[in-house]
Amino acid sequence: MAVALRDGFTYEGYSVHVARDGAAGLRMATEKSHDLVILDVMLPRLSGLDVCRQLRGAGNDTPIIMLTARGQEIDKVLGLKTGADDYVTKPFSFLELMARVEAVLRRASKTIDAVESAQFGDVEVNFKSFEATKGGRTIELSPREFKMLKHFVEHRGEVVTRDQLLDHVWGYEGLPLTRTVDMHIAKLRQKIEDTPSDPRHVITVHRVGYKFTG
Amino acid sequence: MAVALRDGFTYEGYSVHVARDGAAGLRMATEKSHDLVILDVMLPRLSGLDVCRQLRGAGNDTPIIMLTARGQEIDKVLGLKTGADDYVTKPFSFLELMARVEAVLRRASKTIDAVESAQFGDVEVNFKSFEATKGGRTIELSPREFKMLKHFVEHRGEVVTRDQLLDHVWGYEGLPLTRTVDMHIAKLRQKIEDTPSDPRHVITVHRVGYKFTG
DNA sequence: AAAGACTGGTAAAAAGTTGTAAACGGCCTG
DNA sequence: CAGGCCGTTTACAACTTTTTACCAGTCTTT
Repeated sequence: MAVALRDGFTYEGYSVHVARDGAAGLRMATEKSHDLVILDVMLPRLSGLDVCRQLRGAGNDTPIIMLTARGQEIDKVLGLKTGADDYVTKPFSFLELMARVEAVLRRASKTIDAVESAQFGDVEVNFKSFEATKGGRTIELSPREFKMLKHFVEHRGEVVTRDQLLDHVWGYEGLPLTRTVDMHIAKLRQKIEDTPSDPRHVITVHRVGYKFTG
Repeated sequence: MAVALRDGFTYEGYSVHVARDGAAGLRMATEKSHDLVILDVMLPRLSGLDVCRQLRGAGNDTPIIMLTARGQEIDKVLGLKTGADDYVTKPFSFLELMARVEAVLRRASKTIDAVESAQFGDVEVNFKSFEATKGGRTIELSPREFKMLKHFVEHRGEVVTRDQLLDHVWGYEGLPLTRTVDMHIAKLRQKIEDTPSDPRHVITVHRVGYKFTG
């Protein structure tokens, strides 16, 4: 069971640590910081409820998802009362657990929404409503273009490498195998520059990357 | 630094109190009620993180913006965990800080009012009595549709992702694993749009989500 | 000045999203 | 227990965005 979950989440790109029993899990969760903890209510040595309670008691507010057997209503209530963020009843599909995990992470990382809007030249962008205008006229930007532009705005004046863009805008890690970034730069220029062939905002820095100047 | 900020915000019409060190700031924030607190992580006598932690620990939920030095990722994470609402990395322009302040204030003030009713186009909705009319004629909305519409109304103009809808409209009550959200959008459009196939209120933003415009 | 490396632009292929119809199951009501 | 309603899931065609491919032009370095 734990092994299957580990493999599943690893495949999904998560980094996973599995503990053999409740005590080991508690130690693990205490010693290192994790984004999320999944606890089975029935665990050898120390029940999931106890682990949860102790973590919370120690001021640890890592999101916790509890796994309970079907119908154990008591567990469910107890689990939530004990401080778990969500629970999943067995049997469950991996997808279901996955969905919960992502939901909990989402809620937990109610992070800051960064820049809300920006303007430069005669262009105005609102990253919340996904609207953009140039000289008062609406321009249509694709999601990727919005994200790229946002990254640029958040790094005005700095040179941004293609690697960085791939990291932050695409979420890829590793090398740019293709010319995708360049492509999107070109498209972005078509839309926000007065003279795309002689850009004033998105400047090419040969052999390095691109620089945004507002 | 603090002086420049005070002058800036005063000029912008805010009333500002500056504290000499962390301890004084904490006292000030505890004794009088403020709309917003700006904390430098590095403060004499009591770090910004501590001030933040103590304020939150005392049940004070005044919005807090943290100032951190560039690259102090740790601070950023800690700050958020400690309960700050946003953070700004130094060096920053006054305008940037200003923008954050307004964003945080906006967010903070928004959480208070729960919408009771709304109207847009020829549609009127009362979220308290769960009644809705379009062009004077009653239209039947399911509970889920009411909830979804309410969320939209509370976020007019913003793009709302499916994830956000799942969080706020579905919550704990079981997470759909498939295209349920889209389905409900379609149904909602059937009921509130003049031309469901060419919607004016619930706009899809490809690859991002939906946007409600009143 | 020439070779090699890098970039811009275009078109077409590939991948991913969305709208809609249809079907299923749960639940309540009559 | 049949009929309806609601929410969910599935399927598929239509559509949008993203990626790839390729050539020509530009910049660096030798």
